[in-house]
Amino acid sequence: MLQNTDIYETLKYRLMTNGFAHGQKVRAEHLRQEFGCSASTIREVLFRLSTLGLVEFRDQRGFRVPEKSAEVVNELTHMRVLLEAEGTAMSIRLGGIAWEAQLTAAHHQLSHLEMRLQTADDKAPFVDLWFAAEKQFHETLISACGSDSLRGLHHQIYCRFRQQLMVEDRAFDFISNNIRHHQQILDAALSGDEALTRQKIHDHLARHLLATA
Amino acid sequence: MLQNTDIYETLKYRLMTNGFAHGQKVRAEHLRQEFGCSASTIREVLFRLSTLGLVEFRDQRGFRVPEKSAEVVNELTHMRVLLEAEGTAMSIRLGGIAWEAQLTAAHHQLSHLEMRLQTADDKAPFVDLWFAAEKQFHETLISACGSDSLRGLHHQIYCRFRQQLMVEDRAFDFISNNIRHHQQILDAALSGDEALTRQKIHDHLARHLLATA
DNA sequence: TTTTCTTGAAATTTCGAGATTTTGTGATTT
DNA sequence: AAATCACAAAATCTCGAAATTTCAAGAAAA
Repeated sequence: MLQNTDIYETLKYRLMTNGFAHGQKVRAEHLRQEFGCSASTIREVLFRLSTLGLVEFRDQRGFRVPEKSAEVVNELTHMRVLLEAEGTAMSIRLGGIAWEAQLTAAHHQLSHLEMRLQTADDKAPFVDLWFAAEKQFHETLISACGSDSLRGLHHQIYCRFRQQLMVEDRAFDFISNNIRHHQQILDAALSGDEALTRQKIHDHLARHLLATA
Repeated sequence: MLQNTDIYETLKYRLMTNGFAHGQKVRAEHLRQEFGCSASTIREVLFRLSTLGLVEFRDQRGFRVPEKSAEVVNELTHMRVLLEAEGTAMSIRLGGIAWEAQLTAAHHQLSHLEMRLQTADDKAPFVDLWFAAEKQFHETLISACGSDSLRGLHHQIYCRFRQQLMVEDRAFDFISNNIRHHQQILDAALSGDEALTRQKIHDHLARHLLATA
């Protein structure tokens, strides 16, 4: 039978990748059957996920997937830029060769996938792979920052960001810009230019920012 | 009987203000009696608090208050500076007169308290009041930033920061510097100088940062 | 002495039944 | 038509007992 932690990871992944529709109720009583456990166990897991922001909890009315919202995407993007720029700058200072190698590897994998995505007719088989590779690349950027707190905050924000955007990202019409952006971020990071790297991270995510007055 | 939400707030406050010792186990079975409810109810609350980082959860070995750690304080301080500086800069742009008034009020209250603290022999009666006023001032700084996400992250970090430092802060030997710092932050914010405000927020918290190589 | 094994006690986790609260439907009133 | 109310159905929440796992202390083996 699935362990508590497995249920947590499974539901987290499903929530991040829009396995549940926005606004949909998430009923412990239903999931109970799928996971072969009691509703209380699911309830515990959902409480944990609610503090991450992947489900919303309201007293006496259960759990629900957050609605899609341009305003929220704007906020989450802003936080991603803030945290990724800072974390990457720290990684540049602290990471050394090992980090550069990891980042290059992560970029290589992502880049390869995005090239194929660009020409593929049916993008569907690539969705999960791309999702994992893009996550890996952005996590690697900040992986050598030396701060669990920063990585933790970024992880939280990244999960919610994906949850908000996974639906529309499935079209992959941004893909050719993305290839260029990821390359520019990699180049800037390897060159050790903190300010440029920050700028490129911002540019990469800028399309999700609302134009401010 | 206490509602679920009240238990959450009560335990959160107690964890933030060192009502539990660092490293101490937090047993649902014990708290059950104090709150007059079942262990499961406490368990739910602790799961929620664990995602905030105020208690650590490990599979099959329950909940435990995080240990005190200079490294963690350093990280949390760094995140506070990052988030408060950004949030305050946004508040300066968006807040308007109403925000300036609230900030002035919050500072007035804090300042009054810190003056009295400075001369008081027995600081104990002031601890809770100071705690509330200091929290209020720093939350007001970012209150007009317009981003629930930023406020949420800051709240999380602030709670953990307090939990780490509440013990030693009870001595209040930093109080005269604090009075000056808070004044400088207020002045900078009211003058509308974003860069200066960021700098003053950094300076205020700098004593908690480890000297980096 | 140090390590491994055994075993009982204690802590944690799971579970489903019953209590409570919300939600949906349709009748009644304004 | 809109608002209020009553009531049944459904969903949520609470609870303590049972099952499982960890912990601690002493015995046995290396």
